[in-house]
Amino acid sequence: MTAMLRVPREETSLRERATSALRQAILDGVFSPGQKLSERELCESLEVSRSCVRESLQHLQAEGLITIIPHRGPEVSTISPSEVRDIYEVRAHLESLAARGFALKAPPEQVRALRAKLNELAKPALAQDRARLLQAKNQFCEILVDGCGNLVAGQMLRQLNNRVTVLRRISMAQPERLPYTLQELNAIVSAIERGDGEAAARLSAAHVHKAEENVLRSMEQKP
Amino acid sequence: MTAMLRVPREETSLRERATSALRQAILDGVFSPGQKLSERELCESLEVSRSCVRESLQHLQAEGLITIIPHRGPEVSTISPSEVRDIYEVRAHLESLAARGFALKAPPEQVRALRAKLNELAKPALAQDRARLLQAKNQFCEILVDGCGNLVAGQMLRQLNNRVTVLRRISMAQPERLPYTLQELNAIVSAIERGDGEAAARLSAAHVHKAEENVLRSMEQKP
DNA sequence: TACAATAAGATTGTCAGACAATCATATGAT
DNA sequence: ATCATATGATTGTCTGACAATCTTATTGTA
Repeated sequence: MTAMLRVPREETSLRERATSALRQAILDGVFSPGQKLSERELCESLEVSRSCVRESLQHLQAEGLITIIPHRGPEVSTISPSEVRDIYEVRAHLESLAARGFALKAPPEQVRALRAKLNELAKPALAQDRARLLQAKNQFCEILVDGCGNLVAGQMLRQLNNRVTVLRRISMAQPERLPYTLQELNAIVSAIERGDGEAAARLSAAHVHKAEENVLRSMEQKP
Repeated sequence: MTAMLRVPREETSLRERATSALRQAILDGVFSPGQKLSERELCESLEVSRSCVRESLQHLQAEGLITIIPHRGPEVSTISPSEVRDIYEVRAHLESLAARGFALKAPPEQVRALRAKLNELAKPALAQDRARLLQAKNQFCEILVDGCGNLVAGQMLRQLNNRVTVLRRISMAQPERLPYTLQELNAIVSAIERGDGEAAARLSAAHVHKAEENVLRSMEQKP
């Protein structure tokens, strides 16, 4: 009976840590889209054996972050404009599902956390530091997804977000867009605060579509 | 220049075939939810080495079909009622996205194929054979997902569908529901045929929610 | 008998090394 | 310069190994 009290085992296998490290490296832009990842090099930088690396690669391929070409090896997945459209269409629907769920079900303390993170995003200091801005924006999404009450949607959103993060590093360079983004996010949080699920959903979808246009436009410039 | 004519290489690696075989075995109910999968046994039945099996397992875990417990090995994922609700909520949204896309973008021949598959489903002979009925229903979904014009949504729907297929084998045993199902599907196809995307979307969401209630109800009976 | 502690056995996690099949690159011939 | 070939590197797969951990059987005790 005491088993129910047992702390969930924090131990992570070496492979799990290798997978996380590699995933993070890709998200951090250590490798750029299309870049080839040789097994030998990965073994050396991660300091694990080839079996470990290959198992990790399988996992990341299933997540869509890398593509393994037979007899050529793994590379960071590239995303075509049409794929971007597909991803953002799905994101729009899931993100509005999440926003609705958050508005209706998240406890007040999480709503406050969301507002706090938005205030942090609005700090002028962040407007310059692109990396930290991106990080803060991801944390905002993280809070929203955590509190939306749907773990499956959360995991999918995280995965989709990861897939486009690779792109955003290249393309996102429109600082003049930031004020509008903040205004959109503010509208969403306000809707959430007054418990208006439908408005939150609608505004989220609109926000995602704006982001999509943004990414597509800068993809045309830098192909 | 002739490279553009080259047939996409059909060759599949041994690992890929092993992954597919194992996935199919799980979907076919060869292993039941919660059942432990020992590496040694998998090596023997798949007739591949341990490295191969372990790589396959990583892939299937990322798909959510199996769960690997540290130092205890992989087992077929079980699904809690709350997870079922999450999955079906996401499915409702994605399926309606797919139906809308199909109604607006699918070529006439695919619309005809969808109608044909529905007619096949309605054949009285199928009402008895549960396995073939399930297969035909999956093929119906497959056509819809293929023609919806959104590959990302398609892949996610396939994955979600796989995750609940495991359950359906256990729970789906309400033949009296079939006529209603057929009626719902017919309404969806009709909406698609007249190009009414919004109706198709709405009807799809409703249909998925019906299916959810169905699954949840039979989960209560057989826990 | 029931139960706790221990020991034996089996399984997983990780590594190293091997080798054939395939790809990439450099070399040479026309 | 272009094509063909040969060389080298990389991937795909297998085997065997061993420590860490889990499971099961055994034993001892209340």
